[in-house]
Amino acid sequence: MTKTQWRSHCPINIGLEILGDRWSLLIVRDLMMKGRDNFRALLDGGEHIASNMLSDRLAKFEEFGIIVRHEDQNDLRRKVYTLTERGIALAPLLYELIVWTAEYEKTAAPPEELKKMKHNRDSYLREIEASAKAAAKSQSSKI
Amino acid sequence: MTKTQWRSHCPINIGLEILGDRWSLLIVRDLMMKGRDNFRALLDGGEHIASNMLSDRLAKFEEFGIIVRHEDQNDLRRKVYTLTERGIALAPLLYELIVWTAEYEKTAAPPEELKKMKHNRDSYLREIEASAKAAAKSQSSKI
DNA sequence: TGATTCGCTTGCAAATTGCAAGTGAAAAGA
DNA sequence: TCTTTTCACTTGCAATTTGCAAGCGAATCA
Repeated sequence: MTKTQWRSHCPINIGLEILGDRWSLLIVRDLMMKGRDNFRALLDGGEHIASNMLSDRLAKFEEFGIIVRHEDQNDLRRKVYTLTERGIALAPLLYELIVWTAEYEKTAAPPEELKKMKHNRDSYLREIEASAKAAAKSQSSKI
Repeated sequence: MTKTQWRSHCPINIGLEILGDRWSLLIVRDLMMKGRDNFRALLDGGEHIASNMLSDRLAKFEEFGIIVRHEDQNDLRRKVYTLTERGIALAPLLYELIVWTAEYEKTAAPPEELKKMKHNRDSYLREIEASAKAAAKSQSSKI
């Protein structure tokens, strides 16, 4: 996978070449909003992603600078994944996907939550971005 | 394809089951922002989508109420596709995808345009939504 | 020291995609 | 009127991608 050979240079096309599949944004969701930060946790994330798919997407995300893989000094088997600034910047996209889907399909999102989200977009995004940033920082400070 | 058997009921997952592939949002882009409203125009849209893929996605979009297929009374061969309200409601999602991608990759989007988009999100979206609504209305009034 | 858990990888079948060609019906051109 | 072109697709098939199950070495736990 070479980062430089796009089908076309339209930003929507490039965005889709990076994220346009069934799994990528679900992984970002788990990293950003569910506190899942390692391979096992992401595997058990509820939508039954296969381990080779997860492995492949995490590698791509690293290539594209969307996540960073940290070594855990307490457990050398374990790797911890955190979102970079670029990964965190996907929050508005996820937000719009949630709102659009919940508007037109029955989903598991609690109506109360949705109402809050819709009426406080900015503060909702700020909160999510702050917590994601905190998670990233806590890892990188561990050397 | 049955609309009711989702892998999970998370809104992000459902959204991805509807839109999560390489082509769907490109078709929406062409319908919404490029004035392409028929099969041929969408085929020649620049990213070389195969006709069977286009056909398949248009059918799914109709199922999900994202587009409507109109008969052209002046040319009975021709069908005209327009976005429904649900389709038009994808504008914010496309907006965030454009902004995110252009922020982190070199794209063909003119920097001036991007600056405007970023600083006038609301008016940019209103404009796009208004023109998409006008296109839909002009078709449905033709009976 | 033996079992378990970690993050993967491998092999293979099944599903999806991409490509090229073809279809019938309608319209346009001679 | 007859031929050619254009329309929105469909079909058949090869290539790629995905999903599933099992397996791997290294690290940790009991």
